[in-house]
Amino acid sequence: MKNDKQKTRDRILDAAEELFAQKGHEGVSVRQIMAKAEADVSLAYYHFKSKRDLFDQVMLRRADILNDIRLKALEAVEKRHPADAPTVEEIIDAFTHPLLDLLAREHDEWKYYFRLIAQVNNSPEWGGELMTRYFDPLVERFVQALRKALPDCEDADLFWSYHFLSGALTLTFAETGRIDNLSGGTVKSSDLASVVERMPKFLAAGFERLCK
Amino acid sequence: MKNDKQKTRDRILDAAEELFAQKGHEGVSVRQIMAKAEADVSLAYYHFKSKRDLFDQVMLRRADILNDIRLKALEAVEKRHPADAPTVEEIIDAFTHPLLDLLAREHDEWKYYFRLIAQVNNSPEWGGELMTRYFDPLVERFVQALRKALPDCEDADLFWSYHFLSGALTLTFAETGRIDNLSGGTVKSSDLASVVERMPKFLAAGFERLCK
DNA sequence: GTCTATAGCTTGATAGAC
DNA sequence: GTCTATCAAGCTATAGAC
Repeated sequence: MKNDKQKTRDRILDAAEELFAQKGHEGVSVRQIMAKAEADVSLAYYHFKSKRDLFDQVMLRRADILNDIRLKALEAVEKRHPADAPTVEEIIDAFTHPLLDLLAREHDEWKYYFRLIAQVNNSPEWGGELMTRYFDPLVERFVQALRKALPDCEDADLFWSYHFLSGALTLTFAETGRIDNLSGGTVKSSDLASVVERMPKFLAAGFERLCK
Repeated sequence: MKNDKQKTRDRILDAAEELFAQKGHEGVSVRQIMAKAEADVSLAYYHFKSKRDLFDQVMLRRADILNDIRLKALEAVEKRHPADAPTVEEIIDAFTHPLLDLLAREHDEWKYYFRLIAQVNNSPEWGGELMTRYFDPLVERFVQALRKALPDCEDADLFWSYHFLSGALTLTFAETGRIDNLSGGTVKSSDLASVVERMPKFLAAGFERLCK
């Protein structure tokens, strides 16, 4: 039935997401994915054109949802400022906080996706193309808002600032555990609530210093 | 002769470094590496125990050099401040500027290494363990210096701030080209001189805002 | 939609001559 | 130190029965 088809397809996507996030696109075989999905190998090629197509669908599946939530968060902030512009910190919070909310509400569904994004963003092979395709239309909207909040900021400063934000954000949601080791346990990379509270403050200060 | 042995070994390491940086550990075969190194496949296993051992040696080869240069840069800054503590911006500059200097002096030798580090740092599989092993002894030294510059800063704020720094820095040196697309060409990810001038200012502002 | 079976190729790694 | 030859395993992908 149609329902079963959808279920199998989703199970494949779930399994692929988790394994791709852990080992990268080339680090995982279709066989491993289908073993985790508890389905036959050939079904991968019934539901998807190729391994690469499966990878793209994993990336795509949650991108639209995420873009939508972030856009709504930005619009909500702008609505609270009908006369003036929102602050830099408020805008960055609208960009980062939705990720935490998704994790809080549907942890296992989003955890691996964010790890995957971190790897893609930092890969010379995928980073430029895929991140641009899936996320940059929304990012341009946020850059516009930031430009309004920092009217005297030069474009080069603005874009480099966003670039720093992007690096900090994706590493944070990669949850590699490195900071746990470095801090001797005082900080936990899984404690995303405590970092999402700090990130907008940290990054807003950077934007403001660079843009004046 | 001994000289030739060294040369072959280095050629293998060079080829491996470039390919690992582009496609990741699992994205490259030993055969591809040896083809680029213009040597026989079996020589990989004469010089290295396994593919994984080759990967580790690639990571290790430049880590010591880099740690040494960064330490010297930090000591030079501290020497300029015999009475007081260096500023946060000066300390961060000592951490980031050496990477740019290495690229300026020996571009092709370091370019791929930095891309590799970016991927390793953001990988759940390697990030926690490898970065800790190769770099954290030096990073602890820098965190000490930062703590002295920000005596009222709580440890959690200090470590999260370093974490943001780490994400921004590694993404920058990954040179994925994403920011080129996003900015419509006004910013180039290969123009590292312009970013190294901005990064310490941006990040220092973040540390200072978070730590008071 | 799901299965079996398999083609055709590449992989990491080694044995052994020179 | 460098070569040829090869193994056993795993890989992506497809054909065809049901």
